[in-house]
Amino acid sequence: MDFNDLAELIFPDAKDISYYEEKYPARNLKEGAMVTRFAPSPTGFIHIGGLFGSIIDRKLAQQSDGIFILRIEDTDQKREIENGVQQIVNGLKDFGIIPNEGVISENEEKGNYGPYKQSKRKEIYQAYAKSLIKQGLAYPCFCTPEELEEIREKQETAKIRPGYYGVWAKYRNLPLDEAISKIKNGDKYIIRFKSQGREDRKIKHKDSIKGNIEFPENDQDIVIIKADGLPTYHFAHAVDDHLMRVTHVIRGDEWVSSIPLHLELFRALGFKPPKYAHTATIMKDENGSKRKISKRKDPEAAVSYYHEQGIPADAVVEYLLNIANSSFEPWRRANPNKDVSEFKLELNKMSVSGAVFDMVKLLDVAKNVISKYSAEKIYEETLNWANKYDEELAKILRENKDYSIKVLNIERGKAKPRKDIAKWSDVKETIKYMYEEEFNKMNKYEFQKIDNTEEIKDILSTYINNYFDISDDKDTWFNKIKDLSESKGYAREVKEYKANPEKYKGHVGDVSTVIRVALTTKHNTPDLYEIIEVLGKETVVKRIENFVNNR
RNA sequence: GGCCCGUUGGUCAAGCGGUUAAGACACCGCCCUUUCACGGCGGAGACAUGGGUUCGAUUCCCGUACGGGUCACCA
Repeated sequence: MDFNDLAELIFPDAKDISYYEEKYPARNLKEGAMVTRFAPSPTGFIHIGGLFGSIIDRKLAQQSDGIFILRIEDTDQKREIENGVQQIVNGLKDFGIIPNEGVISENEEKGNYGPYKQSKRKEIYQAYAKSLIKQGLAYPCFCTPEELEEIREKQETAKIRPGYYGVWAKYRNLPLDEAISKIKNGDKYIIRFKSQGREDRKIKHKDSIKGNIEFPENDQDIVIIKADGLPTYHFAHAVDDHLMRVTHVIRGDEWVSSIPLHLELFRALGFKPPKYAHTATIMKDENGSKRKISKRKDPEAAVSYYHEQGIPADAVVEYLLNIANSSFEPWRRANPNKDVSEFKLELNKMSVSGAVFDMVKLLDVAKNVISKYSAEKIYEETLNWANKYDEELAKILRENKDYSIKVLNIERGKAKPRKDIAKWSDVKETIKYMYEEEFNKMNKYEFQKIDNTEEIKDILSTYINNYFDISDDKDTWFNKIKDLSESKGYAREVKEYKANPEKYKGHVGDVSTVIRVALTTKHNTPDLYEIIEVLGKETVVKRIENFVNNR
C-alpha cells in the first residue's frame, strides 16, 4: 500500500497534471510582458481597494504589452450573490477597465486559459491535489470542526501558537492503511497540505512594493481541498496563477503574511512563483486616527458610491493613480491633455504604508478633469447620471438639449475654463437658474451691497429701458453698464471707487451684481455677458420686468 | 499575545549621510477681476521618541511608543 493507492482512492478520476501543463502552455509574449489578474469573489461589490488593484493590474499589463485577466474566485458559495459576476464586470467597465482575458459577463469568458471561474476548475485542483498526495505532500484529515476548535482552545490556554502543525496535526502521520480504511468506511475528510517547513527557519522574500521581508517558514498543514471538493484560496491561487501563467500578483497587503505559505505551495507543486506586489491598504480618517476603510461604515469604500455621486470615473482613476505613484501628479501637470494610458506606472514607487482617502483632493482632481471636457461631453455625462439619480434634472436636460449645451458651454473651451463642477450632482445647482421653469421656483435673491429694493428697481428699470441691447458686443455692453453706474452715482471703475470711496455710492461691480442677481438670483455666477447672451432678449426683459413689477 | 509591515506639515508625498527639508490638496493674506470660479504671488505648518554609529543623521543600527495587517474547511 502506498501514496498512489491513497491518491487513487480519493481522486479516482483526476487527470494527470501533465495534461493541464500541456493544455495551458507558457504564453508567447514579448520579453518583459506582464500577466496580471484581478480575482474578486462574486459578491457584486467592488471595494475601492479592489478598483485600486485592478487599475494597477490593467496598467501594468497594458504598458508591457501583457495580459490582464479577470478571474472569479467563487470557491465559497456563501459569498456569492445573484448577478454578482455581472455587477463586477459592469462595475469595472464603469471605470474603463475591460480585461483582455477571463470573465467578460455572467456567463461568458474569453481566452485559452480558462475556465476563469474557480468553481468550474474543480477537476484541475483535484488533479494537482492528487499529485501532491502521490508524493506524500498532502493527506486526508478527518478532524471535525469541533475537534479543530478543541485543539485551538488547548493551544490558546497553553499560550502556544495556534494552528494545525507539527504534533497538533493529528492526521499528518496517520498510517496509510488506516487512512484508506477510514475513507472506505465513509468518514468525512478534507485534504491538507503536508508542510515541510519549520518555524525556526527564516525565509527571505522580495516583494515588488514592500521590498525585502523576512519571516519564519510556514509549517501549517493548511487545508487545500475543502469538504465540498473545492479548493481553498491558497491552493487555488497557486494552481490558477501558475496555469494562467500569471507573472505578477498584485493584491492587498492583508496577504503578506501568507507569503511563506504560498511560496512553499508553489515549490511543492513544482511551480515557479510569480512576483508579488502587496499594495498598501486605503485608510479612512476618523477623528484624527487612521483605520482601514470599511465596507460597512464608509460609503466611499464601495466603488458604486462614486457613480452615484456623479464623480467622473476618469477622476477616480486619476486620483487613485496619484495615490499609487506620486509621480503621476507632476506627469499630469506636464501633460495636461495626454491620456492616462500614457503614464508609466512603476511598482517600486508605490507607497508602502496606507494612504488616508482624501475626498477633498478627489474632488479637486475631478474639477480639473471636468474642466477639460467639452460642453457636449458634460451634457452627455450629466444626463447619463441624472437618468439614474435625478429625474428632475434629466427631464430638463432631455427637453432642452441644445440650450443646455449652450448653458454648459459658458466660460468653457477657453484657456482658463471654469472649474466649478466637481461631480455631476453639482450641475443642477450651477445651471438651474438658466431654465425658466426652475428660475420661477427660486425666490431668494442674493443681493449683496445694494440691497435696497427701491434702489434695485431703479437700477434695473433704467438698465432695461435705456442701456440694454442684446446685440451689443461685450465691450459695448459693459461700457453701458459703466454709463448706467455713473448715472446712478456709482463709480465707473472699481479702482476709482477704492481711491475715493466717499465720492460714490459704490462701483460698477455693485451695479452689475444687481443685474446679475435679478437675472439669476445668485451673486456668484459665470460671466454675466455670456449668461445674458444665452438667456436671450425676451427672458432677460421678462425677468427684470417681473422683478420691478412684482417685488 | 505571536509573526510581519509602517511612522516626513491637517491629508497625499519628494528625499537614499551634509538640502534654506520639494511639490499637490486644504487653510490664511494679497493681486488680477463687473460677482464667483480660474490664474498669479506670498504665508503659516513636518522628519513619532530614546539611545547608538558617524566629523555630521530625516536618511544607517537597536530599543520604546503609536498605527496597520495577519493568525478559518473566507477570500
